[in-house]
Amino acid sequence: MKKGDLTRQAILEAGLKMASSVGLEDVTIGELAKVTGLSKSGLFAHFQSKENLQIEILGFAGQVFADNVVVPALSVPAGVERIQALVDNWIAWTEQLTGGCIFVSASTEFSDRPGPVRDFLLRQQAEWLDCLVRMARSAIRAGEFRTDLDPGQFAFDLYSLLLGFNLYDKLLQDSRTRQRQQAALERLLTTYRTQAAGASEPLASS
Amino acid sequence: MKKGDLTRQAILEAGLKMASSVGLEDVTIGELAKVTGLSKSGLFAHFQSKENLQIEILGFAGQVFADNVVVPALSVPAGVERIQALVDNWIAWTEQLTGGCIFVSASTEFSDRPGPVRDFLLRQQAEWLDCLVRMARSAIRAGEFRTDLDPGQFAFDLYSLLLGFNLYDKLLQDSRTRQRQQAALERLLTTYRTQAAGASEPLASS
DNA sequence: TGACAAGACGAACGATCGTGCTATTTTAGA
DNA sequence: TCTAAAATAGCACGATCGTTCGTCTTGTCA
Repeated sequence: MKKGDLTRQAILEAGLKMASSVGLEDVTIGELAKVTGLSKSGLFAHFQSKENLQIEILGFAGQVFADNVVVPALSVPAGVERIQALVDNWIAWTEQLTGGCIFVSASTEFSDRPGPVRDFLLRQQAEWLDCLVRMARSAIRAGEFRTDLDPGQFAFDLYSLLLGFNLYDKLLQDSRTRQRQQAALERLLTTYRTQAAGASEPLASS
Repeated sequence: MKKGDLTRQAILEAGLKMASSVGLEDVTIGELAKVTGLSKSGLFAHFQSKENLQIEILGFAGQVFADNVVVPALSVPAGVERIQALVDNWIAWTEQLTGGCIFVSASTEFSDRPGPVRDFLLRQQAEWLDCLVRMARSAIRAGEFRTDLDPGQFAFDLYSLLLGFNLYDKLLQDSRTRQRQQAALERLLTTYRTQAAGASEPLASS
């Protein structure tokens, strides 16, 4: 790897961290230069605009996300087990980022900010949801999920759950968050599982 | 009402709108002055710092939220019906704000920004979650929810669902979002309802 | 109606924003 | 090792950031 690509990598790593903490829009070139030990103009030369920098941070995040969350889950047998692995990986991913999942924060940040950054993010989120849909489909094929469920609905339900975890964990710092999330996941899996007879059993109570 | 309070109200209204769109941190005093037709210094004099402005915007939002979301739901009989009303009101609340619910965006924005703004927001969110907990308790008392459920878990489940709606609706603009949210809510209510026998029926399919 | 308070304004501050240039240093291949 | 190219630094720009101050206009009430 050439020298330039190396510093570029370092910039994006620091940028991802910063974006998670203060938001993608408030990642400042000056601050990022300070952190990476570069000059403002030296850093700027790597990207040609702040917009490009933001997009590349998202792209870098997507790569890390794929490597650490999605791909490892795919080596687990399809079905409930794989879904549990995906959720566990997702949680580990958010907990390594001080400000929570960057895709979640960027999604709320850019929900009303038209432009190429939003467009890029939207494609990434569509891809992620499609990944969840495929998880549901493979669970059906594996005979663990009911054949009459809507995979798109499953994606909505599962992602909602993760969004809840993200907020509870990062803002409220409630110690029971992990249990709450797991209870919600089990309720989700129970209603979607074949032989839904056991649906009335595993309700958490305190 | 005195003149000052009137313009103050107008500022906060515009500030809420702007905060929903671009985020609470990126509400700029200059821009807000332009929108309200005031001078920068004239506007600034109403609050003594940007931090105060942010907190007052949150406070104003909380007041609107209480008036339009919580209070009307309380005039509906306790139980499932009231919860449905609360959800409907919440959705109407987010749809009148171009960038989605300000508490959701502020929560992600300030998850790693310590200070009085975050502290204030945290109290508001705790209050909101407590409201959800009380909803669950009153549904139990009304005999519509199982007595062995954890109200805190219910709050997590319900808020997660709303967070999912917020993201789908504002970012992805998926036309099926409303149906997805309603299906998820019905799944939630079904598993928490007394006589959970019907738990295997109302699964959405496409 | 006159006096006093409250509200709004204009100008300016130091700092930082993103973004151009040009020069200098560092790296990679012949 | 020499050289062309790539990487980084330095400096400056116009704009905008939050904030302060002194002045003027407007509203309120005796």
